Amino acid sequence: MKKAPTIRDVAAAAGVSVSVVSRVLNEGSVAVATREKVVAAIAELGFRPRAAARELNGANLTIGLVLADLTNPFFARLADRIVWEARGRGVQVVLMTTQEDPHIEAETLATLLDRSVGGVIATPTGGNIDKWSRLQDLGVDLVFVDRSIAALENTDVVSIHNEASAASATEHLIGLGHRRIAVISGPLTTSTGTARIAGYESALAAAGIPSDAALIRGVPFRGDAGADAVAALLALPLAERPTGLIVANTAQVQSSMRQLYQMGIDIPRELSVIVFDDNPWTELVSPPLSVIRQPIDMLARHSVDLVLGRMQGRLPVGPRFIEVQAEFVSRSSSAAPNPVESHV
Amino acid sequence: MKKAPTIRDVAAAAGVSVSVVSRVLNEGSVAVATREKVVAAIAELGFRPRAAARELNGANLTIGLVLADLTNPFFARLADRIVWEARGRGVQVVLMTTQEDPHIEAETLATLLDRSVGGVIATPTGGNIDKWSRLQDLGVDLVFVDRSIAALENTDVVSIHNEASAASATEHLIGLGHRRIAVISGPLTTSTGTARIAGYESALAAAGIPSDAALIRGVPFRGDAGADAVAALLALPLAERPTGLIVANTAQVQSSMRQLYQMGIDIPRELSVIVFDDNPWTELVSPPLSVIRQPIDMLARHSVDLVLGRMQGRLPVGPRFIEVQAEFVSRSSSAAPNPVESHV
DNA sequence: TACAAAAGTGGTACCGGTTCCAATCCGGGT
DNA sequence: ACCCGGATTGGAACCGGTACCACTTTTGTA
Repeated sequence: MKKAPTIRDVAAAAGVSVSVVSRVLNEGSVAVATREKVVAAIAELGFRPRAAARELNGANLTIGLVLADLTNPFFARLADRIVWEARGRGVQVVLMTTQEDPHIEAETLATLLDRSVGGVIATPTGGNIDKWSRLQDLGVDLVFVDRSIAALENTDVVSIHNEASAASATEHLIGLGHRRIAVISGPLTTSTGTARIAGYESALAAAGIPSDAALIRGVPFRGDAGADAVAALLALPLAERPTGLIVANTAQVQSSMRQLYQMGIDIPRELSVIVFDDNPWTELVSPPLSVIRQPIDMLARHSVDLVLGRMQGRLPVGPRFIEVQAEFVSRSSSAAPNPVESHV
Repeated sequence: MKKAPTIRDVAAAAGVSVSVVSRVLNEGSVAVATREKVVAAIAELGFRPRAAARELNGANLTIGLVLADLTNPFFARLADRIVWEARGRGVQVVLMTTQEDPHIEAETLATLLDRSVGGVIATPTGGNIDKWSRLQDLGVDLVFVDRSIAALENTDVVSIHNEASAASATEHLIGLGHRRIAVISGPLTTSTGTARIAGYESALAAAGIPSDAALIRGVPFRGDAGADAVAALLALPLAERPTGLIVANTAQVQSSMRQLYQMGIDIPRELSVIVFDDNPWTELVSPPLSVIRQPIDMLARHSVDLVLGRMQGRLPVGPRFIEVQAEFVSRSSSAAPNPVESHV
């Protein structure tokens, strides 16, 4: 277990001072001949500057990624792309998960501070407003992705155009002839929850369809809340029962679908279904699901660009809100409602 | 943007020297009364020691996690559990992905060194043998999870019992009456590829069934290799065509299944299918898939235990090979072969 | 040719912890 | 009352870089 060479070893080998080596490392002004000697010495010794020493001086090449849960394929793919984008820019990613628990989130934030990360990309649970803003006070650049917190109005946000996406899914069902359309989404305390339900309601309003509170289910992300919501919706009296369903959050798709299968619901004859986020398996189930496809690579790219841009101070002050377009992909799980069925 | 308190601030506030504060932080011997003063000062100032400063002294509370690809739900869930286990032990995780590319993997290893991580949990691509062992020479504790590299015989490995798992899937199909069973797995250069195919072959041998090279497909993890393999298998002359298929690697399941659906294969009537790794969606597709379920939480727990145990030097020398049991879950995608069909 | 400005280089004090070592304090044994 | 050893505590070097500042060497210009 030999030890790695330090900057002084390099300086000695190249016959210069440590200052010069440091300048070579950080593109300071160094004579060409000198630089070559140093570069040669670095190569020969296989020297690599230690991140810890650099960070001690404020420099920073690490960002924190705070996600709810890697079990959710949406977050998993987001993480994959973010790590990828960061790598391309020479930045490392420290990954943390909150499991949607504000308490764990708080702990996570504290840890991020010790690690003196320069920036953070996060999907906030919704709580810990004071902690998030303290993080910012301490000079850590923060970018919310997917979700946001309204009270933190000075924070950059990257997300899909939630309202429009939910609206277009709703319009699609209305266009097929559906009048009773249910929506399952995140809690109304989350930005995605409110925005998507707002989009849903505005589409209904535009079509002159009254909205019915019984058809709107803002449920928790974790656990079987999706399944329970589905069961409740289908337990409604026949006349009030929805003929269309939008599952507006990836986290609830799985348990909702499982419940539908267990109940033996015939899709789309009895119920048309549209779900948020296109996973590899949405086209493997039967029938293949109509989905709102989120451009995950765009979300990742913009998040990383933003947070690094802030860290390098090359972005104007004032928050940036980047909304990218999501795409509606029509497959076989949505069709015109069955008029006979709905009156039996 | 105020700055965080340092250990000297705490020392001043508590009226002691920095040494004492440091000792309080690291469970050194300090008088009870003094310790209380220091603890109070820490709490009051909200002091948290900076990780970078600690790491500069060799201490280390970070592990690197090198995975192939978070798009694969097996790895995503593994990452989720590993981050979780690490968090419970006060350790952070730096995440990196190789996308199965040895070149990227090499770059990743170099980065891990700069970051002076104390330990690494990895799913190696199979190459970079020299780089991995240099990492170990430099004192970084290394644990391979899921896969291993035979040449690195001194490295800890945590995985499922690959051979037995593949054998039990094969036996299940043999028990149903299948004689021509195909297997799609990773390249034979990977440990999982060879072990699983070995298990498959030993099960065949035990049943007195000759193994047929045409039915064994060791294909790359990424891309549509699974789909191509399926197409090739089903293009065989009828008498040589398999009636059973084991997709022995999570990475190939998706494209294999997609291909089967596209070709309109009737499962299990025309072909019985067993796939490795139980995802949430395996029971949502039709028919629900028979799977080998890997105990991901066990893999995560053991990996983290091992790497931290090494880092803290409280493990005997000599490599540890931990193999956990995987579970065969029978669902509707496997059934007795259709004798009529196979002779038409 | 002389002198000012610019470019390149070396010295060294940090950054915020850890750790070794010497100094101090304490009570018990004789 | 005096000496000795264990328990605490403080001082300062050190980890491996960065960055400010002073000094020397070029280069450019009058």
